[in-house]
Amino acid sequence: MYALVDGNNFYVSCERVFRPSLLDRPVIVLSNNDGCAIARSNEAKALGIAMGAPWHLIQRSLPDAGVVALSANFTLYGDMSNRMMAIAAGLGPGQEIYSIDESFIDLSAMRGDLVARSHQVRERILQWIGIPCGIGIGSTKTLAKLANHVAKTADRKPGSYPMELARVCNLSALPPSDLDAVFAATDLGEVWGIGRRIGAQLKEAGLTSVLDVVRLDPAMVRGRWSVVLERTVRELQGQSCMGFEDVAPAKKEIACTRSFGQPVTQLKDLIEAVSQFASRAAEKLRKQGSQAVQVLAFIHTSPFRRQDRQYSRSITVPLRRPTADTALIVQAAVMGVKAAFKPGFNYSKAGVMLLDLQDASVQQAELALGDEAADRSALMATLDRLNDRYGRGAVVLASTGQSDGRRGWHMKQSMKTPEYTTRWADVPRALA
DNA sequence: TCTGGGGTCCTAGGACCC
DNA sequence: TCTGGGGTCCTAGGACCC
Repeated sequence: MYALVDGNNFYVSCERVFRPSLLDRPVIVLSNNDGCAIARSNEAKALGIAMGAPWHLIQRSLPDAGVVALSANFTLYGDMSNRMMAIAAGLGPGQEIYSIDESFIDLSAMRGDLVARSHQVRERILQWIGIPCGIGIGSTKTLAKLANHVAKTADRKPGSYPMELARVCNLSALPPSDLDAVFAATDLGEVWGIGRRIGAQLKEAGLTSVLDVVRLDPAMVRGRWSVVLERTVRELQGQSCMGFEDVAPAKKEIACTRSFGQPVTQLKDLIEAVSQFASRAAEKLRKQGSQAVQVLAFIHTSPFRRQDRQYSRSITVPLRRPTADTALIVQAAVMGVKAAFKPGFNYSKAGVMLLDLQDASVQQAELALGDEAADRSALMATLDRLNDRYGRGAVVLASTGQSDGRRGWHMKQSMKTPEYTTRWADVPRALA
């Protein structure tokens, strides 16, 4: 048995904790560069603002709706997430943190009234952290996800489901006929693992609701679609096919990519950007105790600028030996971007990916490795400690440039809120 | 003017081997 | 007329997730 604890409209809810004036208003949080909506309050959803809708189009189509847009403040969301996860973990013996706002809880050893207990945890998260959550319970992860959808939708849209399923919904406690009614009332596109493409194919085959999908024969699904969809069908039928990942497995690749605030034409700016992305990626790499074998650097123009000639290129640079050394990784990334660069284009985005990651403790040593390597890993550890303590960017490689935040390639974030919980200067003050 | 970032898994097809 | 069988590894691309 699993529970899925999921923060409602998470980024918006984080902002509202520190700005109560945003309650009851249409609020959206924008992607980097203030590009498109990546979180929406219920009021914003009610206005018809779609996930991923470009901000400039929203402004044009809803000039008088009073929509409040905020630049993404991932530092704040990350910290709020940690706090929420710590409380959610109290629901059961095991927790799998699935995303910034969702965690699965293993309930298999739990006795007693799971729904009452879930309501308590939900209330605690709301009171202590200020984030409203929905909790779904089911015998498989896919059913727990579906239950979570029901819990949130019943709360948001009265009449969509029985009210007693609002906020906390335990699908495994429903009698079969009620469960079928819930399945029948839910569009198959809501199922975890059924996306736009497969959803359209299923509908073309005459299916519409979750109930239609639950009644499919898994073997037929495997033949006609894929083993992936077969697993989803089995999970909906109550057969667990997905493991519970108590400890997060190490990442197999690590990326740092950004769109630019404005078009970039000069190689030296691209080198500066890619150096910074490579440094950041190397930091993440060391944090999970891995080393990279290859570094990929890419640059491309904006497909949205139809008037521009388009160009896109990525170069993969092998490293001499697996490493997590910022200097070597930056060097490889710069080599890649130099090889990829062609003058005369308006570049809109660049990025660095670290590939073929392996555990740093498994080393293919070489003769005459020397003291230098040991010194460098100590240097990297010191670099990480300094940046951890004094803030990202406190100590950087010279090739990342004298970033004053006003360079052409930096992103736009014109509506960013303070880092309320992680910077002393930003801590809100309560007036007596 | 203005359209995000970071991942995972699966499959098909090509190259290559004996 | 008739052109094997079985396997691995790699890569690109598609689909999904938040």
